[in-house]
Amino acid sequence: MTKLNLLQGTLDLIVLRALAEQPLHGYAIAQHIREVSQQRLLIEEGSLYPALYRMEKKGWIGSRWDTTDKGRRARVYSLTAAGREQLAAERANWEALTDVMARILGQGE
Amino acid sequence: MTKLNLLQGTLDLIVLRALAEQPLHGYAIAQHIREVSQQRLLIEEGSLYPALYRMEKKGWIGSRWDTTDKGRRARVYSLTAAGREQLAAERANWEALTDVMARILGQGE
DNA sequence: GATGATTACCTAGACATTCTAAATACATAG
DNA sequence: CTATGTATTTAGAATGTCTAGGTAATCATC
Repeated sequence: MTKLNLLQGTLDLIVLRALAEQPLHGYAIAQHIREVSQQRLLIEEGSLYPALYRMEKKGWIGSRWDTTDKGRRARVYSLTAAGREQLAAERANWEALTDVMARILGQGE
Repeated sequence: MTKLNLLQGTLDLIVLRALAEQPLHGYAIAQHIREVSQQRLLIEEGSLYPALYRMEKKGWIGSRWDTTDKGRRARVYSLTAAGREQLAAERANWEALTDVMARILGQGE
C-alpha cells in the first residue's frame, strides 16, 4: 500500500468534512484524516496550518483557544454556516468531477 | 450544469488517456476532452501546451509535425511505452484516491 | 533530573501546476 | 476584406502543497 498523492484542491474539502463531524484542533485533524484514510493520506503540517488560516479568513471555519484532554493549549476549529455551504459545494464539485473522470477513463473500452 | 474546476494533477492523466486512444495534436486533445466530458471540462490552451511540453520532456509522449485534415501544420503527440506505464500509475493513484475520498466523505453517515 | 517521544503550533521559501491574456499565422466562408 | 475557426506559443500571475526547519510543553523512563 503506497502513500497517496493528495491532489491540489482536495485538502479544503477533507478538512471541512472532518469538522462537520465535530470541532477539532489542527493536530487532531491530521490524525483523524490519517485514521479515516487508513494511513493512506498523510497531511503535512506545513500544508494543514496554512490551509486552516486561509479557511478561517474566508469565514468557513472559526477558532478558539482551548485545552485538550492531554492538558495542552490548542486552537480548536469548528464549521461556520458558510463553511457548511462551502462543504456542500465542494462535495458536489468533487462528485461531478469523479463522474466526468469515470467517463474519460472508461471511454473506449 | 456549471463548469467544473479541474484539480491540479489531473490534467496529465486526462491527456495520457486521450492519447492512449490515438495520436492527436494539442487543439484536438482539447476538443476531445470537451466532447468526452460533455462540455463540462474546458482545458485552457495556456494549461494544455505547457503540460504537453512537460510530458514530452519526461518521455511520456513523443511528437512529430504533420498536416491535419484541415490542411494545417500541427504537432501530433503520441504515447510512448513510458507514457503507457505512467498512465497506468496515474490511473491507479486516481482510483485509490477516489476510494479514500469516498471513505472520508461517507464516514459518519 | 536528563533524555527522548509525543503533542501542538508556526513559518519561510521552494516547487509544481493551472490560469489569464496576449500574440502569431493560415484557411475558409461570407 | 473581414470574420471565424484552426493551431501553436509564451509571459506572468495566482494558487496550493510540500520541505524543512523552529518553538514549547507534557509524559515516561532511566
